[in-house]
Amino acid sequence: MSPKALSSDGPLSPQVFHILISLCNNDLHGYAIIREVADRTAGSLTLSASTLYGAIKRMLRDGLITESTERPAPDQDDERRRYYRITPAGRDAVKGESRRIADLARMVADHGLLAEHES
Amino acid sequence: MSPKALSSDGPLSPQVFHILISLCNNDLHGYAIIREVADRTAGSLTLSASTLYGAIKRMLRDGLITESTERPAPDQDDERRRYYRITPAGRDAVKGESRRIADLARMVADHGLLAEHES
DNA sequence: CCCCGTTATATCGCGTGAGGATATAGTTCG
DNA sequence: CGAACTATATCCTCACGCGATATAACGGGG
Repeated sequence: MSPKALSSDGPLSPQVFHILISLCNNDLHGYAIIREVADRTAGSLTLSASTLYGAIKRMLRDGLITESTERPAPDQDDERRRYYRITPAGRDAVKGESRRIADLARMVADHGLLAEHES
Repeated sequence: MSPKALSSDGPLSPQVFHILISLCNNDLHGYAIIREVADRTAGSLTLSASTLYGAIKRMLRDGLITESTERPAPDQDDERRRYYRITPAGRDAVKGESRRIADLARMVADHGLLAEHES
């Protein structure tokens, strides 16, 4: 069988999952992540500062993200900002969680748990 | 004031979600819930005793389940067992979580987060 | 009949993590 | 100048998952 010890990591919290997704296409700094997530989820997930920076610390520790040294053009930079970049391990984690969600969604459909009689 | 914060309850933990699903069609006792969940998830979620009974206590407190007085036929009963039944609020919670998962699955699909290039 | 593994419920304590409150400081704009 | 916004960081508390442990009834084999 497959030696898939890799993606056997447990499920990601919604917070970590959304942070990783926000970094899939661009490096972002913390405050921008908060805005991006709130925007993409239409406000249903509003990360508080402590949640974000706590999560970032753990994600750095676990190798899901790294701090990026690349800075934007100096005329539109802000020295306070710290940019983060998703790692290959981070992308694997996103894939694993996406798979988990897809499987779960299939189970939900199979069991008819969604109200098919809308208001 | 808000008339009522209907299903604005936060997301369910996988543990609570799966326990509620196991009670959707039948009243079950704790030990049976553990086996049902492990079975349905093909072993990917194996509730420990402390997790189960801790969760049950909270779910009773929050009105997601009630203890059922109905017993099975006395010849196939076991006095030690305590049976639990899902409440309307519990079903609402399942629906809400199912919706959340379906939305998430759609977002996953839209963003192409599932590897379409296997191996 | 007794032993033992399984069934069944329950509690304790630890570690992790989410989030409110708070601190600090630079930036922008009236 | 000062208020609001941007930006990062830490403290503290609470909730929860889970290993460890306790207790006890059940059922079958020796």
